[in-house]
Amino acid sequence: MSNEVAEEMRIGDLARRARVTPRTLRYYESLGLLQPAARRSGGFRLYDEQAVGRLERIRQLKELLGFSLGEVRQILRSEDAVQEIRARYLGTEDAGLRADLLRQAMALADAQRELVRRKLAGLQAMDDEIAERQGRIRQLLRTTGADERQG
Amino acid sequence: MSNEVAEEMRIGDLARRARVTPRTLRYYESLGLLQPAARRSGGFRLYDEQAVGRLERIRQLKELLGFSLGEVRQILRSEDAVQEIRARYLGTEDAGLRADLLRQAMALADAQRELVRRKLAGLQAMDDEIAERQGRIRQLLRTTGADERQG
DNA sequence: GTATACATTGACGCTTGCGTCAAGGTTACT
DNA sequence: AGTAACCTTGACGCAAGCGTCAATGTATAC
Repeated sequence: MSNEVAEEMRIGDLARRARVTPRTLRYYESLGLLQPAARRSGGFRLYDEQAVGRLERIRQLKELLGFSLGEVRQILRSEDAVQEIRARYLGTEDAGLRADLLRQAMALADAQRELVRRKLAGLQAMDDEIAERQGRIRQLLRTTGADERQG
Repeated sequence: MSNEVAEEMRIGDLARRARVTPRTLRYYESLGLLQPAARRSGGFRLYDEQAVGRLERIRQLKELLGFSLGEVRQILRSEDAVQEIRARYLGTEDAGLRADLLRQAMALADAQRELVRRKLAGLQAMDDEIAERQGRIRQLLRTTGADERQG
């Protein structure tokens, strides 16, 4: 009940917050996807609020973009590197270095956006196909004179 | 070399066309996802051109929408039912029946579109997040005076 | 001190989605 | 007839992604 520090969570707390199981969290740790912020003297894992966001990121990469957990790990490592870039950026006054660090971050964002865009395009094509199909169905419904009057 | 019938394919031919393996095709058959059009006297599976489209459909549902093969089977069965609806539609002059059949087809298309829409929304949110991140990076690049002059 | 609910580690189990292998048959070409 | 490339079925193997269990430790409340 220390008010000035972020409340730390045990594994069950985080699991409930993120809607996964403790087993999943231990598994992700073993894969290098998500490390606890600390361990208590009894060996309990302690997580901070950042873990919740990281799990959401993992979920996105896994479920929305279809990456395996191995691939997710690589992507997160790149993103971690960008975070480190950000810290180093703030820690230097070298404009050239700063620009380099920013370009790296931009390149990573570009690559990810490309993947998202490709997936969006495939889904959009599916949506268009279904919409066309529905247009044809509507037309046929009109010829039966059934339209919206029923149901 | 029969010009008037669609060329039938053996399993290796279809596998190459659809970029899967013969093993995958036998597996899909065992799951009820894709049946051969016929079998030759020697037991060879024969597929027709429709199989190519069906495999593309399976790929979409699996890779773009993230369904398991069991789920894909259920969805394809619904779509097959709609095909049957279409055949029955053409085979009746009962306007009321026709309207019913069309409404069933519309309902299925609605459900699928809903799924696609949900996935699109998630990916769009990811894309927006990344675009925002890139906007911030660009702003920082401007303060270093590095912009586009390099690279 | 006790009870309860949580935690720890290690390991086996299960499902999914195939890859690969063995043993043999079929087809088409030479 | 021989050969090569394809095919068949059945079955084991593998990786991924956890679920579940056993045996035990930890923390908190009573």
